[in-house]
Amino acid sequence: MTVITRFPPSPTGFMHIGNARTALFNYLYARAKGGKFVIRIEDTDRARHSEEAVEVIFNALEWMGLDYDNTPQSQYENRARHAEIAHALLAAGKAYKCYCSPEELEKMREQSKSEGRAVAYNNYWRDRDESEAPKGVQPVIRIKSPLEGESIVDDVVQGKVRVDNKQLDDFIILRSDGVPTYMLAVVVDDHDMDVTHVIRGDDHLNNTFRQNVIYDAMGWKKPIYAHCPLIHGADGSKFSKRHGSVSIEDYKNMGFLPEALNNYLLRLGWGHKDEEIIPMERALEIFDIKGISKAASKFDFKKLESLNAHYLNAADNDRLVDLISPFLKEKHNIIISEEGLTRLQAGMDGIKERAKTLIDLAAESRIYLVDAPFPYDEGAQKHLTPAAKTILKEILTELKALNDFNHEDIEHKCRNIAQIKADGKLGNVMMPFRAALAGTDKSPALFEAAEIIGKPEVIKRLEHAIAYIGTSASH
RNA sequence: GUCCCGUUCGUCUAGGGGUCUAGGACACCGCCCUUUCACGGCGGCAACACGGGUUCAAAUCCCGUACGGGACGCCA
Repeated sequence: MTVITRFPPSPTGFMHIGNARTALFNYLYARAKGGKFVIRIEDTDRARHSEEAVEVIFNALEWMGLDYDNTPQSQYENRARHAEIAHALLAAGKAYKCYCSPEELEKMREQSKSEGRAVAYNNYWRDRDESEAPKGVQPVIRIKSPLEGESIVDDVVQGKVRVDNKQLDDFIILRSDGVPTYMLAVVVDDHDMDVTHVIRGDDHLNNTFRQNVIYDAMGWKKPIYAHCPLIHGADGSKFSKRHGSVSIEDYKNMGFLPEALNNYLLRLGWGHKDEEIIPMERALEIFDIKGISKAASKFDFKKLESLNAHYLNAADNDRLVDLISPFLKEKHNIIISEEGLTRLQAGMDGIKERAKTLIDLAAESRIYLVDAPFPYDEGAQKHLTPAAKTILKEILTELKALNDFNHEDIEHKCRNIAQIKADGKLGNVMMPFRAALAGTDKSPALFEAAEIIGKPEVIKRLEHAIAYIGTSASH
């Protein structure tokens, strides 16, 4: 049997992190088993549908690197097929027309709730003759659910889950305007697409019992179900917008790498022994539904960050240059020049191991991209004191004298200055030097950085820092 | 309210009757390294929700309680 999994997002305008994880699990399972991974857009709700919202989904999938096998289907396009099944069920006496108005249904809901009953609809039209139908009312079609006994869903993650059939109502499969409901559409589409495994959030577990009513009525083979626990926010409830960033786009914009997010999502609610760093290639080898845990998990930003730091460090330098360009432009108004690019490539190893996100990386890379004069931030200003001015002048003189501008000689000079002019404390030399070169008090290893920046520009930056202290010393 | 599901360090998890004085990772706290921050190295803190069973033996199996979550739409 060829495994076929599917990802059926509804176009909400963003890719929720929980949906992304579901997509990941489906993708991995299909690929790990040599099967197929297919996409279906659940767009039967026309009021909410928009092309842009669909785009967002595909962009997210592409960014995550989840490729799929079929031409993505539109559920809405299949509505004629869904309606056909609804009418077949009607003709077979397994479904019936219901003429109740929304107001009547609302009343029933209130009443059943007050009586402590599970099911809202009271099966009013289940055995009623159509001759009693009110004039001018377009009916919905409801399916007949079993009245007695119990139903069982044998779930790969949840185990055997049973429910009393009294909990199941005669739910609507075709709306009064002839548009199929989600419940009908998923079943028909999953069947038509030969889906073998349904891996989804456990907020669908209860729906499964209803969907199975349709499978049974049609005599269709049911797929294997795997209901994964949801991702929660820090407060323990379903991860939603009020918890902060929930969409894939948000994480991309915060400077996370797709491989880091994938690894994090994979480990959230799934585990394999002690393994933490699990790139996709590895995931393909070891992923199995059996590793999915039954309990919901909370999203931990710090852990994501640490994973991101790992993948950032492992990433190719040219790729990183490309990835930080948009951040440099947006946040620092920097366009990488040819000279800057050369320096950045030389210095990338030194900064990527320090960064947690692409935003960090972009900020750190500025030391290689800016030309003096540039402003000094608060941290830099603390070190650009009158006392530091003497030191900087000394550095300037010594470095100017260097013919071969390499980091060993630069270090040698700085250590000398520390001995003679700064009570032997290298920090007293380095911090002003750092402020002068970086414009801030944080930077990669300075001797190497200075070598990469090159003598002319280092001299220029030192001169500007000295001039800056001259003008700001009075206040 | 009704039904369903869950509960191992702060967080993600390993564990599937004895090898558990419960392992790893992130976070946190020390120390070392050191030119800031970070990285790295070493060490530390810290959990089987509770109560009953079953068993020679339970984190692991069963029941109950508590707490948490989810579902109850002509949304998906």
